[in-house]
Amino acid sequence: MAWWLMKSEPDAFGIDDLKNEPGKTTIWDGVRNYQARNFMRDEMKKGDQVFIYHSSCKEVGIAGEATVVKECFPDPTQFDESSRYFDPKSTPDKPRWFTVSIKFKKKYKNVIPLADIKANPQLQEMALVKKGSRLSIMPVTDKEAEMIKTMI
DNA sequence: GCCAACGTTGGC
DNA sequence: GCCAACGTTGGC
Repeated sequence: MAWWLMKSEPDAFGIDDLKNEPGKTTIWDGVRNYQARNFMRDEMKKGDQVFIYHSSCKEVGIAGEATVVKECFPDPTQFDESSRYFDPKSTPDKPRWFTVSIKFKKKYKNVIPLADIKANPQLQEMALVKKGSRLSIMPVTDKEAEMIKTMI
């Protein structure tokens, strides 16, 4: 069982939306970055745990947790012409973008602020705190996960 | 809203 | 294969 961190913009889709998702399962669609895609395609497994991170908002930081419920499948939005994530270069035989499904696990009472994560000496290796890093899905080591959970 | 830093595209 | 231009990310 591995830990991950996934970024979202709560104005578009945040921990509350995840919590209230009808059917309780959310397709993490719209990821259009190869490194992030590779993590979902190759490494994320059913049962893995996910920290949900809120970016570009008032309270930037980790807002809660989710669980991976379905592994690697083609992101349906890449074939949908009406979607902002439509990719004309992708075909159903040779899909370019893959995703996973997750479900809500818990919402933290308070967001763990990015500033606290940045200030924690044991979390300096996370891509999240590296200057200029825009990676939207990243692995979290067991040690880092344990540390983060003490900060809730 | 600003702007630094990044990833992708496309001309050559 | 290089690299400038562009669009996007994301903290502040």
